[in-house]
Amino acid sequence: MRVTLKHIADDTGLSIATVSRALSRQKRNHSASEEQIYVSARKLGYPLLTNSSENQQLSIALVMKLFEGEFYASLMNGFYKASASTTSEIIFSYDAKHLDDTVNYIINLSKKYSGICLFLPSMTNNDYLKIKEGVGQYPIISLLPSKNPKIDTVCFDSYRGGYMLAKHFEEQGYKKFGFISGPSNRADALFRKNGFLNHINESDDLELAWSFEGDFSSALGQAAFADYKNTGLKDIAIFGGNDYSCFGFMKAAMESGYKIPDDFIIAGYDNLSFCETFTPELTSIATDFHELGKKSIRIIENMITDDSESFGNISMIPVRIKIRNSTNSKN
Amino acid sequence: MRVTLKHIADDTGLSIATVSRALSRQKRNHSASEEQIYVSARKLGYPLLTNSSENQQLSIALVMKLFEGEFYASLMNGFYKASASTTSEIIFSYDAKHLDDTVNYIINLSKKYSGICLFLPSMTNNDYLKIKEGVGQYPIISLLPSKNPKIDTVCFDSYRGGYMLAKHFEEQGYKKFGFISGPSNRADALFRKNGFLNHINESDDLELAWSFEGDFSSALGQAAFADYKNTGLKDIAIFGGNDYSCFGFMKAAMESGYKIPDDFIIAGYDNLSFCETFTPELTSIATDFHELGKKSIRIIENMITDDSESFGNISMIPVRIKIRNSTNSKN
DNA sequence: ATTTTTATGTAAATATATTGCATTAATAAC
DNA sequence: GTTATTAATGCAATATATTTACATAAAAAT
Repeated sequence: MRVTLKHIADDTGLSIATVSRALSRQKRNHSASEEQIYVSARKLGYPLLTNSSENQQLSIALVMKLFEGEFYASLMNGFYKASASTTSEIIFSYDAKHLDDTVNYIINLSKKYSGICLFLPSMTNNDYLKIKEGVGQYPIISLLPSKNPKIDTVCFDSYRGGYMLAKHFEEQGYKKFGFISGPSNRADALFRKNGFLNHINESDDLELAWSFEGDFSSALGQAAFADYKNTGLKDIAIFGGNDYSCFGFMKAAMESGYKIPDDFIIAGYDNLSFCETFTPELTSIATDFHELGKKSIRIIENMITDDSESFGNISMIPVRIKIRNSTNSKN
Repeated sequence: MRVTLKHIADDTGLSIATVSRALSRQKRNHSASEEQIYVSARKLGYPLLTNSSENQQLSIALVMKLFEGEFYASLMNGFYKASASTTSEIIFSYDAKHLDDTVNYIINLSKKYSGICLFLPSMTNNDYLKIKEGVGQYPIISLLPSKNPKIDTVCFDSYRGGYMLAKHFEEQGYKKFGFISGPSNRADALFRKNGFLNHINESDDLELAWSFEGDFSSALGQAAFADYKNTGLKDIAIFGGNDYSCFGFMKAAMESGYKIPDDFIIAGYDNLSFCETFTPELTSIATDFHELGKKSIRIIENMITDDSESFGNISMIPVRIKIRNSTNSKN
């Protein structure tokens, strides 16, 4: 079962002694046989890196499905930058072929890496429980909020982000609010919404005048505008759920002759670089991915050293509001 | 030197036999000792995944420095999608701590992975030669064009992209051209420029009327506009080098009351999603990262099976022009 | 209180890796 | 063209690593 020098010897037609010598040679000489031996060793998965001196470094895997969009680059970049200031190495890994059996895939990854950070919106609580059971006492965290997290979680304080926006809208003198929701299966979208709506409900003179079911895409942002236009509402403060929705909404609005922030004010979430490129510049909630990366790595490293059981702890990274022209009407 | 069960036994205070049994047990039982043994095994780098059955899959590393921006997400997403249709697994890896000794870092990675794709603009030809020497006959390619590549290269046909834009500008009836250059150390930026300029030089009635030294950032795009405005030129077709430069340029232009595409036409490169969100929508050169990923993986896989020496081959992925309103003035 | 199960260590058995020696092929020296 | 030198390889002996049979003790079940 285990891969041995004999496998490589059989594969290459050389003797075990020759294989042994080739692989243990201090500096490689790139002879034909040696190349062949290395090719075979890699193919069969012979452990080439088992010298204790070379392997001291901890390796932490960031496991995520990859989509297009600046958001994913920012997330990975945050971890990348954070890895520079620790001894751990970050590896970004997700095999597109194990979509159907993510739980076992992750359990297997735990054999390769010292710790795992998960960014997988589609995972259920049940999945997390199975993973916990499979990996045992192993450093693993989720980067997404959950209503009742089964594993340790490090995430942004989405609730507070929504809340901050509602408060900002109120301070700008608005009483009527609008909202475009995100995908219903994402807990972070839900928390943003809750934060926003809770502040509105706290006060009697604030009101949710309009809402639309979006999916965080620019296209449904445009669709949201069509819906909004039909209502004839003006003097309203809109939280677009994320930046993309806002861009779509604003584009459609301006094409219909609306003036922003005169006819309505609007704010997004994520603070993409495009918020500053768009006209008007978009107010948004900024998330510090470098901070998320640093915190996550620190927690994983602590889990490795402490090896104490922990389960369901949540660390919230604060967000900040970045106010720009799109919400700057009355002053 | 090599990590053995004895190291783990010493580390955990258990006997070698106990360690052996714990690690070879078919299904884990998560007892305290077993957890401790696994923690120690991972810490010391004991090879846990050497069962020939589990390791059949090839693993290909995509090595790149990570920056923020949609471009990087698109590149990784292309490889991610491509990995779904092969048996190989893609791992995204770059340790921010080895910035000073990238060559040896990459040579070391060759022990872990079956093949490597490099996206490292800062590498010199000399670096590539050292890597070649260090890894021997090993499947490794670069994803960036080079004037005289020392290793096999899979990249977009940047030259043709620049050329296509110049031709499109000419077809729109323009005679005067403008150009914002990218970072001088990036060969792909150079090729875009060459393609653009060569078409201008081929014809006597076309002329490069203005150019500006940028760095692919939105900020220098804005600076480029200030420079352009001073010249007083109108009726000009501008290639912004990439999309970000164009966004900065267009924003500054519109704030100065310029109308696009009436006062000038402009096109970018990369076809970021914001090209469609911006008003006017930006004409751009679209690069198919999925295609790049598929081609790269296929070439790496062939290199593994063939194990024939190859060196300096170039595969070009065609690009296509995506025409939008920013270059749509006269018709 | 007794039996059964489970975890563990010791030591023997087995499996794997390394190395001394002999042989052969390739290269260099004459 | 012949001989000396060097490098690569296989065989077999040795060293090292892993597994397992057996014994013991602790924990759990009866």
